[in-house]
Amino acid sequence: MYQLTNSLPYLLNRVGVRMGELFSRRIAGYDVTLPMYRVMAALWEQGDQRLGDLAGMTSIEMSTLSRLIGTMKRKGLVSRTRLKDNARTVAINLTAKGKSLVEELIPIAVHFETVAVREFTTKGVTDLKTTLAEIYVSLGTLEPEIAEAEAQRRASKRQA
Amino acid sequence: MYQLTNSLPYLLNRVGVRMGELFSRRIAGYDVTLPMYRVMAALWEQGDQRLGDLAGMTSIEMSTLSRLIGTMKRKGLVSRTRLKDNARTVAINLTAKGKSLVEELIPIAVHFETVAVREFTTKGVTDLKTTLAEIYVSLGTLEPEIAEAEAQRRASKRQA
DNA sequence: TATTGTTATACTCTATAACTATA
DNA sequence: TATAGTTATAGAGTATAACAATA
Repeated sequence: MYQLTNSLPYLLNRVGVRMGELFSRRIAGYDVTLPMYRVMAALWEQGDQRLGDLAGMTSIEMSTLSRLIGTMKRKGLVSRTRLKDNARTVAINLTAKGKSLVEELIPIAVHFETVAVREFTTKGVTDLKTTLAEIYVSLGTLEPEIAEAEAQRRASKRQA
Repeated sequence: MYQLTNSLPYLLNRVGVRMGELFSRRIAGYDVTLPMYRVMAALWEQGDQRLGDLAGMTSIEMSTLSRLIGTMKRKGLVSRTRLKDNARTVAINLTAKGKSLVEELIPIAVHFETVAVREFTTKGVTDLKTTLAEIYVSLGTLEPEIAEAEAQRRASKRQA
């Protein structure tokens, strides 16, 4: 008997949404959205990318990404340059500011992953669905530190 | 050394996005979006839900869901009734039309899951990240049938 | 007063297509 | 002609807050 809540797409989506939600809230104080983080982390791993490649790597649709890169350029996080030898493509890179920002954020991402994975690393992955359900639960332990980060953000906002 | 492309959130998101994209295209001919499918499948599993519960079950934010339910009610897929004994809550149910539609779609969802899982069921899940990468690849085998479904949809659209 | 749900606003995302520039 | 990217548009998503009705 089919059950949505025991199907793989459902469990994947649920963990993905929850994780994205929590991580977004955690980094909001840095004035960065999750898609922006993905772009910066992708460029940190592999710089000098064309728009199409970056879209594939980040799972962000190309026209969305084109505008996002525009926003990020205005924020001074990335550069976008037309190539001389092939002027219909474009090279996207992290700026120094973007690089130092993403290097602040990566430890947070690593911490998230550690917490998410903690519950099952010791006992091994025996069943994908069970594991996803466990990850979902263990993400809850991140709530307190996220709440604190949000409180700090609000405090600094009031000051501004 | 941190690599975005080897991080759990990245792999989860990539598989989730890809799967959602493919499934959306597959069911587009039924005039149903993925969030609508999620709502119907959730109600099929557990009927007579309140809005808040349904939001939790589907990972859809409540105000979004409130409007989505409005759309689905107009399409005749669900009913929404204020309770007499607690008139600030609402009970959402599948209509006969919604039920028969979701029962057409569930086999498609099951097929998706079968294909996604095929690669690793025989050898067992030993590593979550590897498994997610494998699922991503095996989803590609769904492309031909989806393309065919899309072609059919376009053909029937031209007729209309 | 707290809870449940609806509505409004601003902003972002997707899908799609039109368009520009280049190969 | 095909490709890479940008821009425009429509529809739908999120976050947030204001709001109404009810407990």
